[in-house]
Amino acid sequence: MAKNLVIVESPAKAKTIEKILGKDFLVKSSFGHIADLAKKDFGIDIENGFKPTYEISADKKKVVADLKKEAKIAETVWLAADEDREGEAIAWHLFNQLGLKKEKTKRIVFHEITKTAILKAIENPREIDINLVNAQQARRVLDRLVGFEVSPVLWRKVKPSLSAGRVQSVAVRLIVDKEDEVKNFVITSSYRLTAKFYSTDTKKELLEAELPKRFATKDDATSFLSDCLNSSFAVKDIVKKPGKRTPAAPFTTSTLQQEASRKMGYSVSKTMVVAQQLYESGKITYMRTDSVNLSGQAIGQAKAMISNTFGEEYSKIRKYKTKSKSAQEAHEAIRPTDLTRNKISGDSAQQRLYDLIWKRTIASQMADAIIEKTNIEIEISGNKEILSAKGEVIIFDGFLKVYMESADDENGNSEETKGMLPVVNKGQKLTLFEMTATERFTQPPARYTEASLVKNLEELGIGRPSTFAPTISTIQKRQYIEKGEDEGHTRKYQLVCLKEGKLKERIDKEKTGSNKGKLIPTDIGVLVNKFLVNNFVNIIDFQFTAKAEIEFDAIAAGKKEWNEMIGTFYHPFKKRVVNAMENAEREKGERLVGKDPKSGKNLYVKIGRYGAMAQIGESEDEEKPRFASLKKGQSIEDISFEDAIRLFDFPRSVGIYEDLEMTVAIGRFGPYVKHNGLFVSLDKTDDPASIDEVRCVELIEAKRQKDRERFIKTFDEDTEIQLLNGRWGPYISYNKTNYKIPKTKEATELSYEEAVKLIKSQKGSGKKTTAKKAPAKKAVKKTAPKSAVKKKAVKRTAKKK
DNA sequence: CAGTGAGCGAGCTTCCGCTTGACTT
Repeated sequence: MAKNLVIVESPAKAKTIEKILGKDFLVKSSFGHIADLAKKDFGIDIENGFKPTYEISADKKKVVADLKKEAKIAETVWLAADEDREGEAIAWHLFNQLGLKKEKTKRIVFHEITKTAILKAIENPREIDINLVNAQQARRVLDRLVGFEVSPVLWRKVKPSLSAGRVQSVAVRLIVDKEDEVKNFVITSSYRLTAKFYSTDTKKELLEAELPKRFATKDDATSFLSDCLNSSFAVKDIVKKPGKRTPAAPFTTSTLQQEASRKMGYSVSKTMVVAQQLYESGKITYMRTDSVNLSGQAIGQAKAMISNTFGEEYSKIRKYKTKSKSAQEAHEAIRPTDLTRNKISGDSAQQRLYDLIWKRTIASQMADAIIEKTNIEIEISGNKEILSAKGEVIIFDGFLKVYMESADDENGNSEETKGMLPVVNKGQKLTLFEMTATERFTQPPARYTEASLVKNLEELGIGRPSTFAPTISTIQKRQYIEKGEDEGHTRKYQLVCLKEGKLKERIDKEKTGSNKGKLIPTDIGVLVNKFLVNNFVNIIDFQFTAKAEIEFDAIAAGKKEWNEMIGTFYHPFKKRVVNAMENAEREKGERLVGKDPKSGKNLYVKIGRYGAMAQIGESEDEEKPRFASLKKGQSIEDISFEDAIRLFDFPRSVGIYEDLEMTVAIGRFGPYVKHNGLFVSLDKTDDPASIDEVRCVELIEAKRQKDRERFIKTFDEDTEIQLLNGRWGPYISYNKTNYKIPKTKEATELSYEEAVKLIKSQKGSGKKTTAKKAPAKKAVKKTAPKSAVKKKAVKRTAKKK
């Protein structure tokens, strides 16, 4: 029996550490936090110094019970949660919830999983740092208060089920602000002048130069070109300047997400899923980190590896410091666990991400690249303007041998790769090949991608490595933002070219305005943001978190009481909440777009209970207004009258199939065709306004086929038990609850007895179907047709069973 | 889930961070 119980946060970490510590130590994991604020009444006693009520999280009951059992029989319990605010709180909760004794409990910390680091930690135990725990309690309580006080205001004033929070609301604000900048940006154009010269008499090599200044109009550019018709050109000067490039720091969560997005196009969640796989198979260190630090062991291994492979002159030991003020640095940077492995087994995503991490880590310990920048100035006879040709030569490649960081392409211009220039001499005459003035447009600011949003949040100190990916999915799930799908359009631009003593004009085309994959606010996002800015500026302020962090630090240092800090924040904040609840205007975003030609009534667009909608007539009128949902991609801000009025064309009858009518309409989940009680979603490419009978039949048949495939078999003994094919493979459905089938079993060969056994063994543990219950139906509508009432009532009782 | 959207207003929604499985469009 092990004398020592060590508790860490991550199970993968537990496995590694157990190997290091040997048989006297049992190493277990808490799987992160085990306790959290109770859900009811905020879990905070506001009247009594904000005293929190904690409860063991539902999914951690088992973990805690198990740990409790092991702790009882151990001589010493070592609490080895991470060394940061959250880790200290985890240790504290473990101490409390496991009922540990002070005499037999020790708190230890290490920042890297190496034998020396862990043994050193064991030799230097300490007690739980209650000040640090209090800083965490302040953080937790603040977030609960903000989230649970402000969200209900939104339910009342904008739309039910919405949410606000210290992190998510700022993320949305960044995206809304950016969209405003894009919308307000005025695109102008100017003319950029480039010239190509023959550098030798053999006319083999071309020297490319550019005029530093731009021309405002085509006339200006043309007049410059015609001035050059009879000019001669000569090299005025050649200036060489030495330069260098330095490798980027090893990966943190946020920089890994950015690079994987830029180099491989991964979403932040994809990057995290793949990184987790690499971590669990022991190939990389922990992937949720804000540290750029490498262990001494890793640095030593990198040095040996680089010297052996590339030569000693390529190695340079570097220690990086974090630039982020909010960093807590409980772990190492993300790096391969074994730097000598430059290739791994695994699927292609794993291999590519590993390769990226390996290269970045190795490069971070390599020498600078030495470059030489050259600028050739070219004079024009009879003209005071000077052309300039810029080039770059790598004298020593250094870290560039393995890795080059990508840059965010802020303005959509691809970075020009400056290469080597042909050899020319000072005073040499040059022959003009061609000179071109090209119309260039100014670019609006780039919209955020997932990764560049993460970068921005991190710079503001908002959010943590473990929450960047979840935050992005939260604001998408709340439908505050969505990913753009617009491919853009082509735009014409003009060129004036001087060649062989003649001026010629032509027009070319380029693509612009794509927002594909970029983060765009929705109508609701814009509205909620407007409401929050109007009523809770202090919470939405970009500095709110940074200021709170300063106070958390003071609490951690024992210079401030956490409940005092919360009190100072809460009382004025609560006044704003009450004020907003009582006085704030309901935010509907209503806009009058025109008049319905048929009834002569007003046509509005606004946000309703279920999202963006159009409405004909007034709510106050005796006769009920007509309603229609907006389609995906349409916005109350800029939908045209024509598009809005067309929404009332639905439901539309498309024809008869099997003696029954088919109708096309737009519902909660987009356009669909309905036939004999069967609903089939239209394809993205189908236009609900023009879709025909043939296509609808095709869709219905495809849906029927899919439903048939879903069905594997039933048993004669009990037809209620069904074997079905789902998204995650075959499963058992019985009485509206689902049960899984072990992966080792072939579903088609499952017997009735086995199925019953599976159902019994999973009973109780099986959660009710997670499919979110339909939004609570309101009391039956009085005006609704009777048949509909009946249908709903029947459905409901059936569900209750 | 699917032609909702006001209303008398029950009873529901909601936060951030730390971790993995469980999830059944």
